[in-house]
Amino acid sequence: MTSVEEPARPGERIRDAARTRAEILDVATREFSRAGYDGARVDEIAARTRTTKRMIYYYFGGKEQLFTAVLERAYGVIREAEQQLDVDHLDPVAAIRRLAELTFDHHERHPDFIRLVGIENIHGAEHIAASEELGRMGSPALDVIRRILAAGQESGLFTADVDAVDLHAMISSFCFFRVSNRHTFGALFGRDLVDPGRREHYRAMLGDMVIAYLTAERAADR
Amino acid sequence: MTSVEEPARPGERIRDAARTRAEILDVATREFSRAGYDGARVDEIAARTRTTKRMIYYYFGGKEQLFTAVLERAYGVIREAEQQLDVDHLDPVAAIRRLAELTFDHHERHPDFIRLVGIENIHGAEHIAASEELGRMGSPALDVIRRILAAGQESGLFTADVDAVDLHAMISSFCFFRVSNRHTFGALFGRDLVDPGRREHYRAMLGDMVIAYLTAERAADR
DNA sequence: TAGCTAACGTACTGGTTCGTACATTAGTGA
DNA sequence: TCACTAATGTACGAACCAGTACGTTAGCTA
Repeated sequence: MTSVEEPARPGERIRDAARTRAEILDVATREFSRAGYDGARVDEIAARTRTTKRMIYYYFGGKEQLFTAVLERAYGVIREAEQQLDVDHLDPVAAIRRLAELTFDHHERHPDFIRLVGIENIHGAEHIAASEELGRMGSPALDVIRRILAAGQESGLFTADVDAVDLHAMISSFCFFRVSNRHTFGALFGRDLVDPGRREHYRAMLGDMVIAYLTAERAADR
Repeated sequence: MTSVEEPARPGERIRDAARTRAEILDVATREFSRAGYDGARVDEIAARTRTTKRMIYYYFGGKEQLFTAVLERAYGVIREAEQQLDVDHLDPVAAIRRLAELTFDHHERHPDFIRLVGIENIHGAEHIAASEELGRMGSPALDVIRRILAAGQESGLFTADVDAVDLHAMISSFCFFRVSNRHTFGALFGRDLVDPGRREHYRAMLGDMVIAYLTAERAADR
């Protein structure tokens, strides 16, 4: 709780639909990611906003739709980051490493997003299913991976028999787990996966792993 | 809901503390993993049991402690599976693959466990921290990994500079993500990571990935 | 077989929480 | 400047839900 909280200066009570809506989304993101869907309290979200609970229902309709809106925005952010990705000038190995690092960095910077996705999975992705926006929004990362993979496989550099979706799963799993399972992993094995001092180590480890997998000589080791 | 539910035959109303306790744990595991901690209903757990809500409080004390007991049992199961692991007669490469496959299989067979761990992470692992049992119970898998890693590194087979905890994180992340993020991943990318038809593919992919990482020639590719 | 206790059941309560009915005001277009 | 609508605030209700007070019975032991 920030000690300096605006004591509702009457002069500043200006109507601004966009700002109110955005502020609700900000606070809701924090509250949902803090406590989970059922643990989150609509009253608590309202209290941390400069507006009232009435507005949440006015703009979003209900708790369920609010959560969906929060998810939509969170996914929008990562999609935007992925669209910035420009690796076509790099060789396949460097390009894949760059892509993995971008994924790594985004997960690191957005623990709230990770938690929201975890929560959504507990609820069977029903909000994603209910959202038109999330349904039709593709994944720029996937397109990038597809191009890199094609180049790498054509040149013979990449020997692994994977497609873009599976490679994306491989990269995401490491980045996601490191953040999502930080607490149980730390409690059970005594190692903080998100310790800043180990950040570079894990970032390099991810790249090494993916590249080793893609470029390994496939022997009869099965 | 199973249609054939025992209509409380009065003759069978026998007292059996152990059975009652175990039944509560079974049902609670399902309910918590279905709905999350706050989404789970104590009344619902009681209703699906042959006993009443009163007994939950009699045996466990409260919802919080019940969840902790559920977690303790779930972690106990995986620890037991890991203890069965006997790979000392295998060469390091085969041993690592076997270990990865066992981890893979356990995650596949226990989606409830995965969900519980996800839920516990949303709550900052506070129940693990509150549990003596979970605190002092180590990880047999870690010991195994340590031995294999030492052997592989000594023989020069393994070139990667990892320790057992990090390698365990790498293996777990893939196995965990595949189950935990099944729903969002499926909804967004149209691929079911737990499709039985792709099971062998992913199992092999995990082993290939880990072994490629461990045995790669470390060039100046950074 | 009497009595004692662990095991079990019923019915209720107090607080919480999502959602809404009703009232009000800022800003905009005619 | 007047009226109309989008935006906002207040107060409340109804359902839900964790937890408990109180009462009962099975089965063991002396």
